[in-house]
Amino acid sequence: MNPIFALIDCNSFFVSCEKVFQPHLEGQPVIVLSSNDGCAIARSNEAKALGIQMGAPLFKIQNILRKNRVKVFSSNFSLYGDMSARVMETLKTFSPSLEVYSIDEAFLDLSSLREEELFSYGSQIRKIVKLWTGIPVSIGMGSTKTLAKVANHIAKKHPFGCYVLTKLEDIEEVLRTFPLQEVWGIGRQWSKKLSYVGLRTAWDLAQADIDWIRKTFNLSLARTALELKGLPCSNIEGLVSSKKSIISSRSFGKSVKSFEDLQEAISFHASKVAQKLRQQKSVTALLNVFIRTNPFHAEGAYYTNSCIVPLIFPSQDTAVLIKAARAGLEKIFNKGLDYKKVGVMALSLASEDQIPVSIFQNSKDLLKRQTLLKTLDKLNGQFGRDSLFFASEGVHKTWCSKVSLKSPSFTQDWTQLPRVR
DNA sequence: TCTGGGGTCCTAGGACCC
DNA sequence: TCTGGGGTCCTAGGACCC
Repeated sequence: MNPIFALIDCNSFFVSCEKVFQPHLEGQPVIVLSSNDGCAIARSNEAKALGIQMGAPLFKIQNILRKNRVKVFSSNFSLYGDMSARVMETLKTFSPSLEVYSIDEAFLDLSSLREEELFSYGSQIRKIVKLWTGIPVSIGMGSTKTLAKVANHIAKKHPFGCYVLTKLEDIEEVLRTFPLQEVWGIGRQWSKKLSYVGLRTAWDLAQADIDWIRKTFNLSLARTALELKGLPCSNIEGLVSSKKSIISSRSFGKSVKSFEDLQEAISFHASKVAQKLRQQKSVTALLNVFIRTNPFHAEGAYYTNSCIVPLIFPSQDTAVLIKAARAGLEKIFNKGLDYKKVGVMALSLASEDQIPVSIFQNSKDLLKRQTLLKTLDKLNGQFGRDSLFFASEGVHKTWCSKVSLKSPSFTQDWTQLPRVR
């Protein structure tokens, strides 16, 4: 039985999510902005056709937006997360083996199908996903994940939205004109290096000697080359592995000078990190607190600094993390600068039940804290996040990011359900 | 004026151990 | 006085992904 991987990728995912609840957007140029309304991170086909690039800063494309009446949205990540879950649930019905690769992509194992069945099965998946969730997807299939990714590129431009890349002659034809930079795992820097030694297309890499690649470059690239040859080096990873590090960070809407505001923001991020730790049942032993000024500003030197704060006992307690993060901030804060971004990172994670209780900790107190935090999470789950928070996170949060054009919480708030007239 | 956030993996080099 | 090889662990930094 030959392995067959399918890569299902949602088309212009964030934009498609907005369209599901606002059907009048169909056929119009639409973009979704990154947080802080910084740049375009999702574009409808109509917006792409206007020349709006992925990651284009908002202020550079204002003219195009105005002239063409492009509909612009701030990102609404809780909506996208919800829609993503619906798509993944639907995909599960098509194969017992599903790997959720990102918010808008998943691999399916379709090895049990006969080659001649693949295309119609793919078309069926597209149809059902669209019917059940409203989200359009493209599907690429190949004997390795990397080839499935290549096939997906083609599917995106294909009228049927599904492309099967399994025949040897098709693979050669496609790879011969497929730029290396588009290959999964090879970015700008690598493709530049590879072009120095004469490798420019995916076919070039697939033909190269594996040992030479391994010795001259590295193992990852050798794996990619093998996958392009049709030899799988990676399988479907069904289990959701827990994160090895957790970050919360955000740019400020306006730059921030005051230590007190930074303290609030750092506390806010520490609290978010603690919440995520509890969600995946982990504890952290090490925090990294970082702050920086605006790297794009010409005047004033760019300042960025970070500080590692070890915790005495591994923890997932909001109060413990806030205290540690604030201590870190004190060490790296430089008075008089305009800060643009801060964040907190949790490293050295471990499972919460792997941690022995230290003899220096009072187990009664620990239990009390756990109950308190559980209650906090429960209430926030019930009444919406940030219904209940630590005072040190700040009440007014004047340093908050800009979010001016967010769509309603269609799927999370009864009062914001879409109305049908 | 205005440029995202959250991850993973790999490698090199240093410290330390036997 | 001189001399070795192999291993682990940690960290920083680079590159990549969506």
